[in-house]
Amino acid sequence: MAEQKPRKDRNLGKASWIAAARKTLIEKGIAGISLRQLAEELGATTGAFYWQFANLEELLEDVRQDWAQRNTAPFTRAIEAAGDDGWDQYLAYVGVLLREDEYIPLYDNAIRDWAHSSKRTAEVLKEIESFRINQLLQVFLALGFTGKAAQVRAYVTYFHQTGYNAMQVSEPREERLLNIPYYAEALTNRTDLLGLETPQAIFDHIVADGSET
Amino acid sequence: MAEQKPRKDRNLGKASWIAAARKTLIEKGIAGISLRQLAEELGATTGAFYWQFANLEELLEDVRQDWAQRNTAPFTRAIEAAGDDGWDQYLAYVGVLLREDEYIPLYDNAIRDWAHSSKRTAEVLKEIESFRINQLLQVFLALGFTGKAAQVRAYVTYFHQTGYNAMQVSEPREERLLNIPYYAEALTNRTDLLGLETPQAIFDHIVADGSET
DNA sequence: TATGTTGCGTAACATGCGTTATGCTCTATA
DNA sequence: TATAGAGCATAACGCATGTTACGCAACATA
Repeated sequence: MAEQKPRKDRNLGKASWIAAARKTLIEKGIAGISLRQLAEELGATTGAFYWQFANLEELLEDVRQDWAQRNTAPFTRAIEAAGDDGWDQYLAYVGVLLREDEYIPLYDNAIRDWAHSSKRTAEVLKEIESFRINQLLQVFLALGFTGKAAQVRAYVTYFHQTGYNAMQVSEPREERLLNIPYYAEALTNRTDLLGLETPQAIFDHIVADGSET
Repeated sequence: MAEQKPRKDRNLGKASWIAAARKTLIEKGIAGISLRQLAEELGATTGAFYWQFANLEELLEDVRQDWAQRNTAPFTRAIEAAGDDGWDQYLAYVGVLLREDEYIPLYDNAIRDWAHSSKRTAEVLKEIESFRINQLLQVFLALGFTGKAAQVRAYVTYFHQTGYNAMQVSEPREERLLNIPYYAEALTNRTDLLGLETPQAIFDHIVADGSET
C-alpha cells in the first residue's frame, strides 16, 4: 500500500507507550497487554515499538517505575504538608484515598495481580509496600500510640486499604463518606469526626485540614 | 510409536483435572493455566481432557465452585460449632485463619486476581464475599456491637484478612501469633488475650476455645 | 542538490494456545 | 471368541503472540 503517513506528527515517545500500557494494565490486567494491541491503540505498529524499547520487558519495567512513583508520591506530599500533628497527618492520608485524583486504587490492584506471575514486579511491590507501612507507622506514632499498638494500627490501616481496593467495593460515595468517622474512631480512637452528619461536611473537614496548614 | 500405556491405572476423572488446575492456579495464577501443561502434569494429553470436559471453560467453572466450597465451609463449620457467644465465635474465626489446614489464603488471592479478567469469576467472588462479611457481621453483633459499629468492624476485619493475604506478608509464625492479642483488642475491644505471653499459649487458647464447646 | 540518519510501516518467523478429527487399545458384554 | 464402546494418544488446524529483517519516507547536514 502506497499510503505512508506523515512522520513528524506521530512523535511516539516512550511516554506514549507507557501511558497506553498503564491504561491497559489497569483495565484488563497484565494478561491484556500485547504489543499489537498497544500499537493499535496508538495508531502505530510493532515496528515503531522496537525503536523505543529493546523488548517488551523494558517497557514493563518502565510501567513498574511509573506505578511506584504515581501511587506513592501523593501520600508523601500530603502527609509532609500536614505538619507534625498526627491527626492532621491521618486526615491527609484519608484525603488522598478519598479524592482519587492522584492515587489510582486500580493501579495498585493490577500491580498486585501482576506480582503473582512476575518475580521482578513482586520485588518492586514489596519495596513500595514496606515504605508505605512505615509511613503509616510514623502517623500513628505521631498520634501518640507506641510500640506494638502503633505498629498493629499501621498494619490494620494499610491492610484495610488494600482489602478495600482488592475487593473493589461498589459503595456509593455518600455511604463511603458517612463511614469514615467510624473507621477513624475504630483505628485512631479519635471521635473528632463523629459529630459531622452530612457527607459534604465530612469531606470538607478532611480536605480542608489537608490543604491549609 | 508402539508404546501404548495400560489404561485402567490411568483413571483420569474430573477430580484429577480440577486438582491440577487448582494447584497451578494457586502457584502461577490464572495465566499459568494451559491445557497442555495440565495434561503434562497428569502424564496425559489434551485428548484425554476433552473426554472429561466439553471445553476449558467447563473445567474453570468447576474450579470456581471448588474454591467457593473449600474456602468458605471451614469458617461456617467453626463458627457454628462455637455456639452463641460472640467472643468464642471470633476466636473460632481466627483459629481457622491461623491453622491454614483447611482455608487456603493463596486460593483466595488467585480467585481475586482472576476476577479482574473474568466476569463470571467476579460474579462468584462477589457472592461469596458478601456471604463472608455477613457472617462476620453476625459475630460482631454477638459481641455486643450494634448498627454501624458492628458493620464497620466486620468490614475492617474482613478487609484486614484480605489485605493481609493479598500482600502475602512473610511474617514468622511466632510473630504472627504474638500480634493476635493486639489485633483482637483493636477490633473487638476485648483484652482477654493480652495476658498470654508465649506464642504457644496464644495458639492453645484459640484452638482450645474452638474445639471444646 | 546529494547523503546519512531518524522514525517508523510491512511482512515474516517461530512458538504456544484451545480445539478437533482420527485411530488405537483395553474392557465389558453377549 | 466376537463385538461394541469407553478411555485415552496422536497429530493437525487456525489463531495470537514476541521478535526480527527489511524497506521507505522525512528531516538534518554538507
